Amino acid sequence: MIDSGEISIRSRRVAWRRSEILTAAGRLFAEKGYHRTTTHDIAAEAEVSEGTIYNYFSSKEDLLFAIMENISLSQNSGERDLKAFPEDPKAFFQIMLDSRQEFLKENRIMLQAILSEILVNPELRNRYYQEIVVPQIESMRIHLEERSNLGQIQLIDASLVARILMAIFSGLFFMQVSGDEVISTQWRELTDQMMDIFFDGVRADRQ
Amino acid sequence: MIDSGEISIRSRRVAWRRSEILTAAGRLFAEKGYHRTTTHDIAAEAEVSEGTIYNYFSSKEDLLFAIMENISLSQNSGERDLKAFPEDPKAFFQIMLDSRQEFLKENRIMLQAILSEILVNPELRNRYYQEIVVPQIESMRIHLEERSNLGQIQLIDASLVARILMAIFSGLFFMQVSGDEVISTQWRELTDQMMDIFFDGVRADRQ
Amino acid sequence: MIDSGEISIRSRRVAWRRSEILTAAGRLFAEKGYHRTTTHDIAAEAEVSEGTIYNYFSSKEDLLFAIMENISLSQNSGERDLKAFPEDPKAFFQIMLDSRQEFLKENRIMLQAILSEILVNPELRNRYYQEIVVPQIESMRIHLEERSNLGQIQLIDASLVARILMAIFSGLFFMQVSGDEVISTQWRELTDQMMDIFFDGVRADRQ
Amino acid sequence: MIDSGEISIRSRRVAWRRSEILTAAGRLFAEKGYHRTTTHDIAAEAEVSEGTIYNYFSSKEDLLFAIMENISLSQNSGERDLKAFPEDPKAFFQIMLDSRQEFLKENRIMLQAILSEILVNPELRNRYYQEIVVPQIESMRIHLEERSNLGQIQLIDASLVARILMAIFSGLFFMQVSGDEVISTQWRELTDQMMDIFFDGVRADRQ
DNA sequence: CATGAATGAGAATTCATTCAT
DNA sequence: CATGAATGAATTCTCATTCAT
Repeated sequence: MIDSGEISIRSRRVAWRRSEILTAAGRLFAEKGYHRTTTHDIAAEAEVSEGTIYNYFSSKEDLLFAIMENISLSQNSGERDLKAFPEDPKAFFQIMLDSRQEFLKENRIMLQAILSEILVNPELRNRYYQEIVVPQIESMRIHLEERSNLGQIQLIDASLVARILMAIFSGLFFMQVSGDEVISTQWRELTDQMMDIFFDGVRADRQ
Repeated sequence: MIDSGEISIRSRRVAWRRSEILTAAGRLFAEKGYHRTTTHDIAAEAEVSEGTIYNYFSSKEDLLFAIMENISLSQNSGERDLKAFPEDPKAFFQIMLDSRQEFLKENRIMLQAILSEILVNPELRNRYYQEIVVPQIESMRIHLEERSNLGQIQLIDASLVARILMAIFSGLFFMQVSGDEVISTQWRELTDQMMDIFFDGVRADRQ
Repeated sequence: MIDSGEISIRSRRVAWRRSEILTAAGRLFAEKGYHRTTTHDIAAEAEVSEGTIYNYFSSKEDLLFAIMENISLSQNSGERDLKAFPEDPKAFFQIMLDSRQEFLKENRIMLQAILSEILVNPELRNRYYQEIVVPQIESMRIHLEERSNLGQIQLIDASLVARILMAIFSGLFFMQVSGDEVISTQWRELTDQMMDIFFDGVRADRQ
Repeated sequence: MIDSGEISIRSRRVAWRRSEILTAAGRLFAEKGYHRTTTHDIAAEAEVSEGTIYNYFSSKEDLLFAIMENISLSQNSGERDLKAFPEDPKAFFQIMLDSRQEFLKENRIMLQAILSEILVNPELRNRYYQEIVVPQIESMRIHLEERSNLGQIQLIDASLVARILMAIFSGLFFMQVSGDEVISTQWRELTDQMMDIFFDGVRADRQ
C-alpha cells in the first residue's frame, strides 16, 4: 500500500516533469525554432538541469517526436466533437472551420514548432503525413460522401475535394503564421464568404 | 579591348560562381534543411573552397536571403505571363493554377529550402510575407475585382477571396511537400473540380 | 552536512579550475602574446578541454580582463604593506622601489601578457589606466605631500612628481622586459644612485 | 639614357608605393594593433590591391620589421641634432627632453604600432633593444660622462644613470599612450621640476 | 532521480598568401 | 608590376550528451 502510494506519487511527479519539459521545449521551438533552441535553454525554461532532460527523453530530437505525438493526440480528441454536429451542411462546415481554427490557435505553438522541421526532416514528415494529414483527409472524405449520399451536396471525387478543403485549412494556417493578420481579424467574414463560394460559387450569371 | 575582354570574362565567371554556390546551397537546404547543411557541404557541392563562399556571401544566412530574392524575382517574372490571358474567367483561373503549379514545381527546391526557415526566422518570414505573399494577394485581388467589374463573377470582398485562393495555393504546395502524391498525379481532375466548385458551388439543389 | 560538503568540494574545484585556466592563459599570453595563443593552447596548458574554458570565461578576451583584475587586486594588496614604513624619507623610497620591483618580478608574466594588449586595445587600456595607473599616481601623490608637509622634502607640484616617479617605475619595467639585464643585476646600485639623485641631485658645484 | 630615365621614374614610383603601403600599415597597426589589422585593410588604406603588398613586402610581419627600421633611422637622424647643443647642462637636458618628446609625438603612430608587438615578439624585441635602446643608452652614457669630465655634474656610474634617464623617457611615453593627458598638457612644468630634481634633488634641508 | 561540470566533435568564419590573368 | 579571386588551414566558440557525485 505504502509502496503503491509512493509509486503513484512518484509516477505522477514523473509525468508532470515530463510534460513540464515538453511544454518548455515546445514553447522555445515555436519561438526560435528547433535548431536555435539549446538543451540549455530548455533546461532553464523547464527549471530543471540539463541532465534531467535526458532522464525523460533520449535525445533532443526525441522531444520533437514527443511533441508530434501530443499534437496527434489532441488532434484526434478534437476531431470527436465534430461527430455531434449534423444536418444543415453549411452550418456543419462553418462549425468545422471554427473548430479547426480553434485547434490551430490552441496548438499554434506546438504546430509551428514542428512544421518547420517537418519540411526538412523526412522521418518527422512521414509521421506527420501518416498520423495527421491522412486521417484528416480520410475523415473529411467520409463526411463529404455522407453529405453527398444524403443529397445535400454534389461532388465527383470526394477524395479530391477533401484534399482541397485540407489545402485551404493548412494554407490559412500557414498564412497566419507567416504574418497575415487579416485572416484572423476577419475570420467570420472570411469563412462566410468561403462557404458561400463553396456552396454557390462565384458565377455571376447564376439565377 | 583587352581590358574590357578580361573584365567581361572575369565578371562572367564571378556571376557564374555566385549562382553555382547559390544553387548548391539551395539544393542542400531543400534536401536536409538549412541547419543540417554545413558550409563545408555547400563548398563541396559547389566545388569551391569554404573560403570562396564568403567572397560571394557574407554569411550562411545571407545565402538564405539570396535564395529568397531569387524566388521573389522568378515569381515576378512568372507573374508577367498571366497578364496576357483574358476573357473566359474559368479558363483564366485554370491557366493561373497551372502556371503556379509549374512555378512551384520548378522552384520546389528553393521554396522548400526556405519555407522551413520562414517559420522560425522572423526576419526571413517578414521578407517572405512582404515580398512574396503581399504582392501575390494584391495582384490576385486586382484580377478578381476586374473580373467582378466586368460582371463575370460576383464577390463581396475581393481581398478576402484573394486570401482564400492564396491559402489554397500554399496549402496545395505544403501538402505536396509533406508527401501527398495524389495532388500532383491527379492535378487535372483536382483543378477541374476546384474550378467547378469555385464557380458553381457544391450545392445539390441548384438548377 | 552531506549537501554542504558536496557543495563545498564542488565549488572549491570550480574555483581551482578557474584559476588553473587563468594561470595557463597568463603564462601563454606572456610567452607568445595574446593573439598568438589559441584557445587550444590554453586548454592544453590547463589540461582541460577547450569547451571547459567557456564554462568559466565567456570569451578569450574575457581571460584578458580577468588577468587584469588579478593584477589590480594583487597590486592593491601589495600597496597595503607600504603604509607601515615611515620616518626616513630616503629609506621609505628605497623600500617602495624594492617592493614594486618585487611585485613586478612576481607578476611579470601577467603584466607582460597584458601590457602588449593595453597598447592596442582601448577598452583594456582604459581599464588599466583607471584601475592601476590612476590609483598609483594618487597614492604616490599623497605620500609625497605628506613628506612635504613634514618638511622632509620640498616640491612644487606633487602630482607631477608622482608622475615622474611612476614613469620611472614603468620605464624600468619596460626596459627589463625589452631585454635589459643590467637593471635587475645591478638593482641595488641603480636604486642607490637614483635615490641620491632624487634627494641631492647631480649638480657638481653643490657644497 | 631613355632607359635610365624610365628606371628612375619607375624606381621612384616603386619607392613611393612602398612607403605608401608602409604608412598605411603603420597607421592601422597603431590604431588597432598588428593582429587586428588585416592585409585587406592595409590594401584598402594604401589604395592598392592585396596582391600588390606582396610585391613590396614578403609578408605581413615584414611590414613590422620595415616599420622598425624606419623608426631606427629617424631616431638616429634625430639624434644628430643633439650634438650641436653644448654648455649649460640644465639647458642641454631640457632641450634633449623636448627633442625626444617631439620625436615621440611625430612617431607616436609607428612607435605604438610596434611597441605592442615588441613585448611579445622575441625577434622584434631583440632588434628593438639592439637597434634603439642600446644606442640610446650608449649615447646618453657618453654625454653624461662628458659632462662629468667637464665637472658639470657628478655621478658614480654613468651607465646606470643613463638607464634611469631612459627609463624616464620610455615611462613618460608609455604613460601618455596609456591615456595620461597631464604629461603632455603640463609638459613644461613637468620637465622644469624634473630638471630641478635631477640637478638639485628634493631634499628639504639643503642650503 | 537530479545535478551541472566536463567533454570534444564540429560549426561558421577569417585571413595571409598565392597565382592566373 | 597590378590585380583580386581562390584557397584552406587555423581559430573561436557552441552544444548535445555523458557521468561522477
